Amino acid sequence: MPELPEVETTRRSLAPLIGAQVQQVQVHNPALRWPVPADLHRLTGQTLLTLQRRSKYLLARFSQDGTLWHLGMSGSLTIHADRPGYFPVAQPRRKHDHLILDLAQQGQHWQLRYHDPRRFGCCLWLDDEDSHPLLTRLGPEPLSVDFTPDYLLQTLERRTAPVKSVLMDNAVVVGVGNIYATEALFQTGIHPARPAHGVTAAEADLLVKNVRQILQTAIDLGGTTLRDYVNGFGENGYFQQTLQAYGRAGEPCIRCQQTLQTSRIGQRASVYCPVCQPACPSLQRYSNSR
DNA sequence: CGAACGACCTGCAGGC
DNA sequence: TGCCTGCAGGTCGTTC
Repeated sequence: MPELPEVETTRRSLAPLIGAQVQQVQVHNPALRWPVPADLHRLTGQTLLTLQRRSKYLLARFSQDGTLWHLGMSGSLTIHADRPGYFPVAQPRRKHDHLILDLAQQGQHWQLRYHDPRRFGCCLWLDDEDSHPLLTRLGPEPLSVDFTPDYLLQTLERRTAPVKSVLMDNAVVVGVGNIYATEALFQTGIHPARPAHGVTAAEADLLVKNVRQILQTAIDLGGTTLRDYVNGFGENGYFQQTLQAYGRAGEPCIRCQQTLQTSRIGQRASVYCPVCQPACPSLQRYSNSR
Protein backbone atom coordinates (compact mmCIF):
# COMPACT_ATOMS: atom_id res chain seq x y z
CA MET A 1 0.00 0.00 0.00
CA PRO A 2 1.54 3.04 1.32
CA GLU A 3 3.91 5.08 -0.72
CA LEU A 4 4.64 8.68 0.12
CA PRO A 5 1.22 10.15 -0.80
CA GLU A 6 -0.60 7.58 1.32
CA VAL A 7 1.63 8.18 4.33
CA GLU A 8 1.23 11.94 3.93
CA THR A 9 -2.54 11.57 3.63
CA THR A 10 -2.56 9.44 6.77
CA ARG A 11 -0.46 11.99 8.63
CA ARG A 12 -2.83 14.81 7.76
CA SER A 13 -5.91 12.84 8.75
CA LEU A 14 -4.46 12.13 12.20
CA ALA A 15 -4.20 15.85 13.03
CA PRO A 16 -7.24 15.75 15.38
CA LEU A 17 -5.16 13.67 17.79
CA ILE A 18 -2.54 16.37 18.32
CA GLY A 19 -2.79 17.71 21.84
CA ALA A 20 -4.47 14.59 23.19
CA GLN A 21 -3.06 12.67 26.13
CA VAL A 22 -2.41 8.93 26.03
CA GLN A 23 -4.63 7.06 28.50
CA GLN A 24 -3.70 3.50 27.63
CA VAL A 25 -1.41 1.56 25.31
CA GLN A 26 -2.65 -1.80 24.02
CA VAL A 27 -0.17 -4.08 22.28
CA HIS A 28 -2.08 -7.04 20.88
CA ASN A 29 0.69 -8.37 18.67
CA PRO A 30 4.22 -7.03 19.08
CA ALA A 31 5.60 -9.16 16.22
CA LEU A 32 5.85 -6.52 13.53
CA ARG A 33 8.87 -6.25 11.24
CA TRP A 34 10.79 -5.48 14.39
CA PRO A 35 9.36 -6.18 17.83
CA VAL A 36 7.26 -3.39 19.25
CA PRO A 37 9.19 -2.04 22.28
CA ALA A 38 8.15 -3.86 25.42
CA ASP A 39 7.99 -0.54 27.27
CA LEU A 40 5.71 1.23 24.78
CA HIS A 41 3.24 1.67 27.64
CA ARG A 42 5.62 4.38 28.82
CA LEU A 43 3.61 6.65 26.49
CA THR A 44 0.75 6.58 29.00
CA GLY A 45 0.22 10.07 30.37
CA GLN A 46 2.17 11.73 27.57
CA THR A 47 0.66 14.26 25.18
CA LEU A 48 0.95 13.95 21.41
CA LEU A 49 2.77 17.08 20.31
CA THR A 50 3.61 16.69 16.63
CA LEU A 51 3.08 14.34 13.69
CA GLN A 52 5.65 14.59 10.94
CA ARG A 53 6.59 12.51 7.93
CA ARG A 54 10.06 11.63 6.67
CA SER A 55 10.10 9.36 3.64
CA LYS A 56 7.39 6.79 4.36
CA TYR A 57 7.93 7.02 8.12
CA LEU A 58 5.55 8.77 10.47
CA LEU A 59 7.28 10.56 13.34
CA ALA A 60 5.00 10.99 16.33
CA ARG A 61 6.47 13.13 19.11
CA PHE A 62 5.01 12.87 22.57
CA SER A 63 5.86 15.06 25.54
CA GLN A 64 8.64 12.77 26.72
CA ASP A 65 9.32 10.26 23.95
CA GLY A 66 9.35 10.08 20.19
CA THR A 67 8.02 7.20 18.09
CA LEU A 68 8.66 6.08 14.53
CA TRP A 69 5.96 4.27 12.57
CA HIS A 70 5.99 2.55 9.19
CA LEU A 71 2.94 1.09 7.46
CA GLY A 72 4.84 -1.53 5.50
CA MET A 73 2.86 -2.85 2.56
CA SER A 74 -0.51 -3.35 4.17
CA GLY A 75 -0.66 -1.09 7.20
CA SER A 76 -3.10 1.65 8.11
CA LEU A 77 -3.74 3.95 11.05
CA THR A 78 -7.31 4.91 11.80
CA ILE A 79 -9.01 7.09 14.40
CA HIS A 80 -11.98 5.95 16.38
CA ALA A 81 -14.14 8.39 18.32
CA ASP A 82 -17.72 8.70 19.47
CA ARG A 83 -18.56 11.59 17.20
CA PRO A 84 -19.82 11.93 13.62
CA GLY A 85 -17.38 11.01 10.87
CA TYR A 86 -15.36 8.50 12.88
CA PHE A 87 -15.43 4.79 13.48
CA PRO A 88 -17.05 4.21 16.87
CA VAL A 89 -14.76 3.37 19.76
CA ALA A 90 -17.05 0.45 20.55
CA GLN A 91 -16.35 -1.19 17.20
CA PRO A 92 -14.75 -4.56 17.97
CA ARG A 93 -11.05 -4.87 17.41
CA ARG A 94 -10.43 -6.31 13.98
CA LYS A 95 -8.07 -9.15 13.21
CA HIS A 96 -4.63 -7.58 12.65
CA ASP A 97 -5.34 -4.52 14.80
CA HIS A 98 -1.97 -4.89 16.51
CA LEU A 99 -1.65 -1.63 18.44
CA ILE A 100 -4.30 0.59 19.97
CA LEU A 101 -3.65 3.87 21.74
CA ASP A 102 -6.45 5.35 23.81
CA LEU A 103 -6.19 9.13 24.05
CA ALA A 104 -8.26 11.87 25.65
CA GLN A 105 -8.60 15.57 25.12
CA GLN A 106 -11.18 17.81 26.79
CA GLY A 107 -13.43 14.90 27.60
CA GLN A 108 -13.26 13.45 24.10
CA HIS A 109 -12.15 9.83 23.91
CA TRP A 110 -9.99 9.02 20.89
CA GLN A 111 -8.52 5.76 19.72
CA LEU A 112 -5.68 5.29 17.29
CA ARG A 113 -5.62 1.79 15.80
CA TYR A 114 -2.69 0.34 13.91
CA HIS A 115 -3.84 -2.37 11.48
CA ASP A 116 -1.35 -4.37 9.41
CA PRO A 117 -2.21 -7.85 8.03
CA ARG A 118 1.26 -8.57 6.68
CA ARG A 119 3.10 -7.06 9.63
CA PHE A 120 5.80 -5.52 7.46
CA GLY A 121 5.39 -2.24 9.30
CA CYS A 122 6.92 -1.13 12.58
CA CYS A 123 6.52 1.02 15.65
CA LEU A 124 9.79 1.96 17.32
CA TRP A 125 11.19 4.48 19.71
CA LEU A 126 12.68 7.54 18.04
CA ASP A 127 15.20 9.47 20.08
CA ASP A 128 17.13 11.58 17.63
CA GLU A 129 15.82 11.95 14.12
CA ASP A 130 19.30 12.71 12.80
CA SER A 131 20.89 9.56 14.19
CA HIS A 132 18.18 6.92 13.87
CA PRO A 133 19.60 4.12 11.69
CA LEU A 134 16.44 3.90 9.61
CA LEU A 135 16.59 7.59 8.75
CA THR A 136 20.25 8.45 8.32
CA ARG A 137 20.80 6.99 4.88
CA LEU A 138 17.69 8.39 3.25
CA GLY A 139 17.91 10.55 0.15
CA PRO A 140 16.10 13.86 -0.31
CA GLU A 141 12.35 14.31 -0.15
CA PRO A 142 11.02 14.34 -3.72
CA LEU A 143 8.90 17.45 -3.08
CA SER A 144 11.77 19.40 -1.50
CA VAL A 145 14.15 21.82 -3.18
CA ASP A 146 16.95 19.28 -2.70
CA PHE A 147 15.54 16.98 -5.35
CA THR A 148 16.93 18.79 -8.38
CA PRO A 149 17.58 17.66 -11.96
CA ASP A 150 21.31 18.15 -11.42
CA TYR A 151 21.28 15.98 -8.33
CA LEU A 152 19.28 13.22 -10.01
CA LEU A 153 21.43 13.28 -13.14
CA GLN A 154 24.66 13.04 -11.16
CA THR A 155 23.25 10.15 -9.19
CA LEU A 156 21.97 8.27 -12.23
CA GLU A 157 25.31 8.68 -13.99
CA ARG A 158 27.03 6.62 -11.28
CA ARG A 159 24.61 3.72 -11.51
CA THR A 160 24.33 0.89 -14.00
CA ALA A 161 21.16 -0.66 -12.62
CA PRO A 162 17.80 -0.13 -14.36
CA VAL A 163 16.60 3.45 -13.98
CA LYS A 164 13.42 2.22 -12.29
CA SER A 165 15.38 0.40 -9.59
CA VAL A 166 17.47 3.49 -8.92
CA LEU A 167 14.39 5.71 -8.75
CA MET A 168 12.95 3.36 -6.13
CA ASP A 169 16.19 3.39 -4.10
CA ASN A 170 15.53 5.32 -0.89
CA ALA A 171 19.14 6.45 -0.77
CA VAL A 172 18.55 8.30 -4.04
CA VAL A 173 15.13 9.79 -3.41
CA VAL A 174 12.55 8.69 -0.86
CA GLY A 175 8.92 7.83 -1.22
CA VAL A 176 8.83 6.62 -4.82
CA GLY A 177 7.51 3.06 -4.77
CA ASN A 178 6.41 0.78 -7.57
CA ILE A 179 3.20 2.60 -8.48
CA TYR A 180 4.67 6.08 -8.73
CA ALA A 181 7.95 4.98 -10.34
CA THR A 182 5.92 3.19 -13.01
CA GLU A 183 3.78 6.26 -13.61
CA ALA A 184 6.67 8.74 -13.63
CA LEU A 185 8.67 6.72 -16.16
CA PHE A 186 5.63 6.35 -18.39
CA GLN A 187 4.98 10.09 -18.23
CA THR A 188 8.59 10.82 -19.07
CA GLY A 189 8.86 8.27 -21.86
CA ILE A 190 11.74 6.34 -20.30
CA HIS A 191 11.84 2.56 -20.56
CA PRO A 192 12.08 1.26 -16.97
CA ALA A 193 14.88 -1.20 -17.79
CA ARG A 194 17.20 1.35 -19.33
CA PRO A 195 20.53 1.62 -17.50
CA ALA A 196 20.38 4.63 -15.18
CA HIS A 197 23.63 6.07 -16.50
CA GLY A 198 22.14 6.39 -19.99
CA VAL A 199 19.47 8.86 -18.94
CA THR A 200 20.11 12.27 -20.51
CA ALA A 201 20.06 15.66 -18.82
CA ALA A 202 16.83 16.55 -20.60
CA GLU A 203 15.23 13.32 -19.45
CA ALA A 204 16.40 13.79 -15.86
CA ASP A 205 14.96 17.29 -15.91
CA LEU A 206 11.60 15.99 -17.04
CA LEU A 207 11.71 13.03 -14.68
CA VAL A 208 12.12 15.30 -11.66
CA LYS A 209 9.17 17.42 -12.80
CA ASN A 210 6.99 14.38 -13.39
CA VAL A 211 7.85 12.64 -10.11
CA ARG A 212 6.95 15.84 -8.29
CA GLN A 213 3.75 16.40 -10.21
CA ILE A 214 2.53 12.82 -9.84
CA LEU A 215 3.23 12.68 -6.09
CA GLN A 216 1.60 16.06 -5.50
CA THR A 217 -1.47 15.09 -7.51
CA ALA A 218 -1.70 11.81 -5.60
CA ILE A 219 -1.55 13.67 -2.29
CA ASP A 220 -4.24 16.06 -3.48
CA LEU A 221 -6.44 13.07 -4.35
CA GLY A 222 -5.87 11.37 -1.00
CA GLY A 223 -3.47 8.71 -2.27
CA THR A 224 -4.00 5.49 -4.19
CA THR A 225 -6.36 2.81 -2.91
CA LEU A 226 -5.73 -0.51 -4.64
CA ARG A 227 -6.95 -2.96 -2.05
CA ASP A 228 -7.11 -1.82 1.48
CA TYR A 229 -5.47 1.56 1.85
CA VAL A 230 -7.54 4.01 3.88
CA ASN A 231 -6.64 7.25 5.65
CA GLY A 232 -7.25 7.95 9.32
CA PHE A 233 -10.96 8.35 8.70
CA GLY A 234 -11.22 5.06 6.82
CA GLU A 235 -11.59 6.90 3.52
CA ASN A 236 -10.21 5.69 0.19
CA GLY A 237 -7.84 7.63 -2.02
CA TYR A 238 -8.74 8.45 -5.61
CA PHE A 239 -5.44 8.58 -7.46
CA GLN A 240 -5.96 5.04 -8.77
CA GLN A 241 -8.54 6.51 -11.17
CA THR A 242 -5.80 8.50 -12.86
CA LEU A 243 -3.21 5.72 -13.18
CA GLN A 244 -2.02 5.58 -16.78
CA ALA A 245 0.37 2.62 -16.74
CA TYR A 246 0.42 0.85 -13.37
CA GLY A 247 -1.97 -2.09 -13.36
CA ARG A 248 -2.84 -1.64 -17.05
CA ALA A 249 -0.65 -4.33 -18.64
CA GLY A 250 -2.39 -5.73 -21.70
CA GLU A 251 -4.53 -2.62 -22.11
CA PRO A 252 -3.93 0.05 -24.77
CA CYS A 253 -1.55 2.93 -24.12
CA ILE A 254 -3.60 6.08 -23.58
CA ARG A 255 -1.32 7.92 -26.01
CA CYS A 256 -0.59 5.56 -28.88
CA GLN A 257 -2.99 2.63 -28.34
CA GLN A 258 -0.15 0.10 -28.35
CA THR A 259 -0.65 -2.72 -25.87
CA LEU A 260 1.15 -2.00 -22.61
CA GLN A 261 3.78 -4.60 -21.78
CA THR A 262 4.90 -6.01 -18.47
CA SER A 263 8.23 -7.31 -17.26
CA ARG A 264 10.00 -7.86 -13.99
CA ILE A 265 12.66 -5.34 -13.06
CA GLY A 266 14.40 -5.68 -9.74
CA GLN A 267 11.80 -8.31 -8.75
CA ARG A 268 8.95 -5.86 -9.24
CA ALA A 269 6.24 -5.90 -11.89
CA SER A 270 6.88 -3.11 -14.36
CA VAL A 271 4.38 -1.88 -16.91
CA TYR A 272 5.48 0.23 -19.86
CA CYS A 273 4.55 1.20 -23.41
CA PRO A 274 6.99 -0.26 -25.95
CA VAL A 275 6.40 2.70 -28.26
CA CYS A 276 6.28 5.67 -25.88
CA GLN A 277 9.06 4.23 -23.69
CA PRO A 278 11.56 2.80 -26.16
CA ALA A 279 14.49 0.78 -24.87
CA CYS A 280 16.67 2.85 -27.18
CA PRO A 281 16.66 6.49 -26.08
CA SER A 282 17.50 7.83 -29.53
CA LEU A 283 13.91 7.18 -30.53
CA GLN A 284 12.78 9.33 -27.66
CA ARG A 285 10.13 11.97 -27.96
CA TYR A 286 9.57 13.96 -24.82
CA SER A 287 6.29 14.95 -23.37
CA ASN A 288 5.09 16.24 -20.09
CA SER A 289 1.35 16.18 -20.26
CA ARG A 290 -1.06 14.87 -17.75
C1' DC B 1 30.85 0.71 -3.26
C1' DG B 2 26.88 -1.26 -6.26
C1' DA B 3 23.88 -5.02 -7.95
C1' DA B 4 21.00 -9.03 -7.32
C1' DC B 5 18.17 -11.58 -4.57
C1' DG B 6 16.09 -13.85 -0.45
C1' DA B 7 13.52 -12.87 3.50
C1' DC B 8 9.75 -11.21 6.40
C1' DC B 9 3.85 -12.28 6.52
C1' DT B 10 -1.01 -12.65 5.20
C1' DG B 11 -4.68 -12.38 1.84
C1' DC B 12 -6.45 -13.04 -2.45
C1' DA B 13 -7.10 -14.36 -7.31
C1' DG B 14 -6.74 -17.80 -10.59
C1' DG B 15 -6.12 -22.53 -12.19
C1' DC B 16 -7.28 -27.21 -11.64
C1' DT C 1 -16.03 -26.23 -2.80
C1' DG C 2 -11.22 -26.83 -1.87
C1' DC C 3 -6.29 -27.06 -2.57
C1' DC C 4 -2.14 -25.20 -4.63
C1' DT C 5 0.58 -21.60 -6.65
C1' DG C 6 1.94 -17.15 -7.46
C1' DC C 7 1.60 -12.47 -6.67
C1' DA C 8 1.02 -7.96 -3.97
C1' DG C 9 1.83 -1.20 -2.52
C1' DG C 10 8.33 -2.03 1.23
C1' DT C 11 12.94 -2.43 2.41
C1' DC C 12 16.55 -4.72 5.19
C1' DG C 13 20.30 -7.90 5.19
C1' DT C 14 23.42 -11.08 2.83
C1' DT C 15 26.29 -12.35 -0.86
C1' DC C 16 29.03 -11.68 -4.75
